[in-house]
Amino acid sequence: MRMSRSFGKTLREAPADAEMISHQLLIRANFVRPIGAGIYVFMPFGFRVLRKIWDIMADEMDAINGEEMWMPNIHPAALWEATGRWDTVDVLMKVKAGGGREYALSATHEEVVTDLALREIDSYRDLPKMIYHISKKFRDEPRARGGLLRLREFVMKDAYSLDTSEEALDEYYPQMVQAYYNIFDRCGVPSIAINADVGAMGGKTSQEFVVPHPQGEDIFIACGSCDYAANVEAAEFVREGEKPAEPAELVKVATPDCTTIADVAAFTGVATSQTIKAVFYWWTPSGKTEKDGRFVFGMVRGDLDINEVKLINALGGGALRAATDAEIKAVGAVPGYASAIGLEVAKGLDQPGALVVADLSLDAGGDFVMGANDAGYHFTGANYPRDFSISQQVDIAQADTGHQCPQCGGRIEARRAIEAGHCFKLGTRYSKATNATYLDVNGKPQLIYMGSYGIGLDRLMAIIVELHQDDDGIVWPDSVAPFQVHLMPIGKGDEPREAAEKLYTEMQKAGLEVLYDDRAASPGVKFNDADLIGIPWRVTVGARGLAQGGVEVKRRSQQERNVVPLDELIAYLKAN
RNA sequence: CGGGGCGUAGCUCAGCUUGGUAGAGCGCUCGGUUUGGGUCCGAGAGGCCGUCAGUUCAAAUCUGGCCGCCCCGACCA
Repeated sequence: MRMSRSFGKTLREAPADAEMISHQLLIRANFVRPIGAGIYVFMPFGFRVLRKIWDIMADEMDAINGEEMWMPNIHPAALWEATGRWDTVDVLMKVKAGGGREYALSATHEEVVTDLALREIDSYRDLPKMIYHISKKFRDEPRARGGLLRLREFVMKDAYSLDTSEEALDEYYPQMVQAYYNIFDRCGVPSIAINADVGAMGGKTSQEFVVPHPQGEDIFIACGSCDYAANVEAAEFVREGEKPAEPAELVKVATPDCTTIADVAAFTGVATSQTIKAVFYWWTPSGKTEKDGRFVFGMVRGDLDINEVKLINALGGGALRAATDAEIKAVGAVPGYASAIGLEVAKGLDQPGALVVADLSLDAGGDFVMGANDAGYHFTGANYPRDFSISQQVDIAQADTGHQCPQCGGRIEARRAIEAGHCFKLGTRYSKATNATYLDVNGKPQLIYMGSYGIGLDRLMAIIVELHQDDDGIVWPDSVAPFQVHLMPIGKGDEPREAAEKLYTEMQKAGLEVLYDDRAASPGVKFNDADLIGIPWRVTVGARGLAQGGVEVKRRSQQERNVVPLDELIAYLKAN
């Protein structure tokens, strides 16, 4: 490509509101342009990178018996109603056409694939299958952010596997996971597969592929001694601590102005791990309105925090918000001095009374200090189940740095990361909703087992830049670089330009992808643009090199410069 | 949706406190100069100051609404 003919130009300064390095560089180097919050144009260079990533993904998907397709982006409402997600997926963008027909913009394609399965899969002989496509996704994100990290319209590779049974799915799944590792490796992005929450996708289990990054939106837990890794929303850990052999007596003590765990612990002279923290929520079960919601009393050992996603999962889905003081008082608790002691506690999720969901940490310790439901007072020596009851005891505490690994007993660490991909074992979540079945060897209908596997291409491009850049600009890995060679004549006189023109033609004939900076710009401008754009090879044609019968060749990632004879240049580039 | 910040030339920003002719750098055009790391000199083009309303003789500047953008949080397939 001749730079003089290429659309758009590089910028000396990035827009002030671009915070992430990838965001700044991709805009400055003319790869993308924003046209709204979370809505970007891929400029020619950016689109070339996108297609490189596309090819890598298609290659890896094809290698595990995938077939590429092309699915629509407007979906009849009926498809989403059939799976029950028309009303529950709140990022779903909807459009109304003439005559009142309603459509969903493609937030994902499970609905389309399930519908296809319904039409095309008849018998066990038609299985297994894996289909995928790379296309636009639309999500009404409450908050787009981080440049290309979180978009309202983006490009995703999503693959769908169809199998006869859970065992068959379990058998295929690792191939997909391996393909994902391959994709990220080939893009120069080291990724880690971690156990994750399934969220609105539903299904049994899921694994997230994350890339550790200080500005990532995810927090995941990794063990320092073994391979245990999980998203905090799914991470388990060992609650360390023992119940006392001889439980103390329950004693009510005055604790004036002690409304926080830190205050109470300091005042009563115990560690925070010997206190019990109460957190109050208003829970709206999915499919219901807030009015029909219910008060939830979360209980966790004082040194731990409640992870709300774990709590929601324990409740069976829905949404949580902080409860108001009025709601807290309505169940008989006193804000700041609340506990389950003395409350009418529900005996189960569907039983009347205060719904108290306690963490496993209740059993890792005792003689707790906890609220007396009387302003200015706490109990000491509180023990479960002697002194209070609960509705349900489950894992709702957030794993954090320093906790004990559930797998090997080592110490775990919390790290920030960007979610780069996600693999879901959907099981029969969608086939059951739509009755997507096949006939088995006995002629009996059986539900199809599905898996769904996604990677955002735009986001991956941003991650690549986050990981491959320096003070001067982007340093593209060879595999995804928009061009292989950046050719630039510099200096005065006709010689460099004539030599460069000749090389440009020869390189193209040889099958090299070349960006040819044929602009009449000063050397400084060209060098700086070359560094900013970040193409792997830079070939400088100037009087200095021509005097030695060659041109200067430099890798973007290295400092070393070599003069290579003109007639050896193409062979040299191809060999390296 | 809550908290914070910001909307002035294509980009980065000044001007607003204290109302009175709209500015700089970069980019762009033209002429010259320079030609191995964003040359230098000169001359130009380019803005209903986000929008609507209000206050005022007079609003980029003061007040209010709305819209948009960014950051933190909530949320997140």
